[in-house]
Amino acid sequence: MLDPKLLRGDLDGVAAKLARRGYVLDITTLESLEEQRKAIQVETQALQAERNSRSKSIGKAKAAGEDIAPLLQEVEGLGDQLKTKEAELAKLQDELHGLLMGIPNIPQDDVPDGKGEEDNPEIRAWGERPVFDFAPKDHVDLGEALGQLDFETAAKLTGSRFSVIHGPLARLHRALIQFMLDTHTQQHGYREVYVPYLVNADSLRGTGQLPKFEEDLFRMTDEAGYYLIPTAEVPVTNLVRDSIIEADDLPLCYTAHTPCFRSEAGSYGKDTRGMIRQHQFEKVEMVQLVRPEDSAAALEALTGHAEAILQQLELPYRVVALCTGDIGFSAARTYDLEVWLPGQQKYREISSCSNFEAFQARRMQARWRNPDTGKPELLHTINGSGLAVGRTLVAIMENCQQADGSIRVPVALQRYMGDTTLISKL
RNA sequence: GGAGAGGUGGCUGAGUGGUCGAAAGCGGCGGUCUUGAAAACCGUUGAGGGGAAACCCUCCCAGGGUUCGAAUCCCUGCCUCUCCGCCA
Repeated sequence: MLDPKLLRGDLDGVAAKLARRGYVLDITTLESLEEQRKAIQVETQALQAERNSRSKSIGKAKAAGEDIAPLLQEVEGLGDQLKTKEAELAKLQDELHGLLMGIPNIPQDDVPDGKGEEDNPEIRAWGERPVFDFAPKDHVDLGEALGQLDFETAAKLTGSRFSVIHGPLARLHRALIQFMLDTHTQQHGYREVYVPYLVNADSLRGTGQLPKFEEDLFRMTDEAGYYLIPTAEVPVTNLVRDSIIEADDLPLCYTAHTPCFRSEAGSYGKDTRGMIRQHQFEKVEMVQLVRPEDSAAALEALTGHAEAILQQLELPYRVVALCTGDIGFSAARTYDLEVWLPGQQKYREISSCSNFEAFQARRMQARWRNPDTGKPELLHTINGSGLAVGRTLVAIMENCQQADGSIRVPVALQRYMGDTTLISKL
């Protein structure tokens, strides 16, 4: 959510900045609602003040043993009048709040302009793309030939966009999770957390998935109506919802492994082959809660932490800056890490690292106590994948494949695999 | 699932339908004392919003209700704790 004060003070300026990301701000509606709100709020508060002072004098008169009947007559009708105004005000405020919740974040000034994915500039690239003296296969062909990746059975068990993994490949998948968590906790200063995989609507509103993107989520149909998390970002960031953090405790750096569930509505026909786009996948997430002045540096650091995983796994990748047309709803700035996939001859997203500034914090009422002012102020939130586990598995399979279809285990993972160095046919 | 007890500021915890946005303690901040610190003492200290301002409004888990007036009374929901049952 944007700062309502900013919207009141500089609506045209905000509209211009949002236009960069292709969002048209409905200035007319906002202005007229805001005007009504102001008028009705002033009236309502005047009525409330009158009720309060009259009630107070009734109390005093009663205590003094005076006759309060005439005083009671004076306030007759005031209650109903007040109730009507209060209801009117509440309706307006709901409407305004609803509009506000649907407005995306303002991109930072130096986020590059662009319409979509194709306009994202490359910031840097790392590693050598492997050269094969044979035609490299993609992970589906490799996995099925190894007898360790099975999409058909997954489709029988559930439906499309699920997978079954067997044997050493399943172990590699698990090893990746341990490796990532250990690296972030032991080398990058994060605290590991275990969190619920089902969350309530308030949490999803806090991080910005609701109200706009409900169709991307899986929702339970029972009375509670919980949602399966689409990313650990939701439960982990919401750890600090409705709380005030002491300055000394900042920054808070959390890492968590969770499964993620996405309906992938609207991506029909896209990435239907293999493990790239699944309804269920594992991810290790990093979340930082920082002082506002630290958020820009924190995003750079966190992006580096995600890169460190790729580097230790010796996977070639590049970093792109998302342009204004591709940046997510809640983000003010985002870097995507894209890993090289020989099977597709393409770079594919494997991590997305964003600075949300106060956008999520305002929705969550996540604050810290600023020692300079003594007042609670909004935190900044940062998060990024470190990394998407399924896609990392894909990247290892495709980059470390051998002519005979076996997969070399990256050195960094061998100790998590009982010193296995090669994955071969079962 | 059954029975009971509770939800009050950053934390602990009082609170009779009427100067209660709320005692007290802890913590925080400022000061006195001290070479410095600790201790002691004194003072100060909830959040959000409206208004140009004076000032005003809202908030005691949430939502309804009763009342001139609700932290306090009534209803519903949520959450926490204790006991019993069941259970990985």
